[in-house]
Amino acid sequence: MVYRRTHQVVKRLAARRSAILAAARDSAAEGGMAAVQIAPIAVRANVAAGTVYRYFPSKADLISELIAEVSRDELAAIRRAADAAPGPSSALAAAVTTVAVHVLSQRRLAWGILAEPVDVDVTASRLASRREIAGEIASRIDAAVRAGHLPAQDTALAATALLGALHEALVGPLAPDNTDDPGRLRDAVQTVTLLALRAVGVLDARARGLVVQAVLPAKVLVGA
Amino acid sequence: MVYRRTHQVVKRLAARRSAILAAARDSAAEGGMAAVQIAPIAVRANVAAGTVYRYFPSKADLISELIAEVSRDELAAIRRAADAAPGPSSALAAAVTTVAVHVLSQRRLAWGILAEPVDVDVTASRLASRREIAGEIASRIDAAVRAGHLPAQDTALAATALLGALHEALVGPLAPDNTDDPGRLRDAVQTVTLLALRAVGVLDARARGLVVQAVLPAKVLVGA
DNA sequence: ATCAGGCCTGAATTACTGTTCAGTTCTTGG
DNA sequence: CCAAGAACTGAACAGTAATTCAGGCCTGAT
Repeated sequence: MVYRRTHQVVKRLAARRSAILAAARDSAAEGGMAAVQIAPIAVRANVAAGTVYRYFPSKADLISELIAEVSRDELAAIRRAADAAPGPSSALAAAVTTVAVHVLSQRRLAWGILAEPVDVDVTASRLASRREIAGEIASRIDAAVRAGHLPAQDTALAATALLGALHEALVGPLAPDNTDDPGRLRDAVQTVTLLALRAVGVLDARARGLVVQAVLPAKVLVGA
Repeated sequence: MVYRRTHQVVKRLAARRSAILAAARDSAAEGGMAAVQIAPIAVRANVAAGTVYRYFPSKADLISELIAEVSRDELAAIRRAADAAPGPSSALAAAVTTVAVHVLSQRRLAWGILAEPVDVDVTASRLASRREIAGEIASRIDAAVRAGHLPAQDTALAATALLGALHEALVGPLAPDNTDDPGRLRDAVQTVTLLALRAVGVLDARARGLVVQAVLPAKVLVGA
């Protein structure tokens, strides 16, 4: 055999793979999942349609990896924000705020990843994505319960409900469309975070304080 | 002209239209939106595929009416339950419980109506459906606020968030799959209703009482 | 009984994209 | 520079359902 995968080739292959994924991500962010089609993505990534299939067995696999990628980023951001908080309740507030800010700043992408109809079956990876995020939120709720800040409860169900509330209120079809008013965006984040904290049993007064603290660092992100 | 639409003919036409809609509804309840296809529906309704198009201009219109129909039923049930409650807070609890019980007892249909991918565009009717239900919940929240039972808040956003929480926790992909255990179903309804009430500012202790009261009449439905 | 007119049928058409693959181009070690 | 093998191309293919429509059928007034 005279052809070997040299380091250079490996790097180029990886770069192409990334380019294809990035093209898919950009398409989704611009035109929703309906815009994620093989031919346009190939054009965007400067390859032929057939080439996409040398990197992903099918469109479903491509989208699944897209979902997994976005989900990983999201999870990392949540952990970072929560770990930086001074206590369990603050951590929960930070986690919720992070989710809210993220979905708001990338609404179209978030909607595509979460719930938008796709012509192929990506149920499994969407499920995995939600399970990861919900699990993280659940463990933060659990920590607050163990610290005695919240009443005992079904934390998994509570986490799922919280995410549902955030998504529906901020990126769902009824979400107010205040895309470019930073003030309104911040208000929406605060309102929804407050609802979420109260839902798991934080008292109104204390919840309001936590929200204010949690939104401070997030403001930067909203601006970005 | 020798042919007139006599009363008898009008009745038959209406019956056929209903039969087609019912077939669509049954298909959705059994196999989700993916099972809502013209040919199978036509078979179910005892007509030819082409006939469907004499009653509905397109599949999108058919599904839109299906959504509208289910939505009307839902709204009526919510109003009935809420109006029968003794006060604004109880009414809100009753409304939330009704939604929870309904989506649980028809999970597949609910998922199809709410969020399942469809190959045609039904965004508009889904939006209208949500708007109606959310509006009703919002007005119940508003009533409780005006009665001084809840803190002032963005009731529209709160209603949207509540519905998101209910749907995600009970029919979403992460919803626990306890389809046939009445006890677990009741638990789920109670848990989620409690979360919802606390989210809008009902104190934990009072919320627990409201939930118990609201679930009493709903138990019958869960059993059915 | 007759026929004018809408109603129904269901096979054929259409439209759309994901997927394939034979041929071409590129990369590497000798 | 050459041979071997991999990667890439993009036009052709294929599967799926929604939608159409020419012809037959039924209904109702005369």
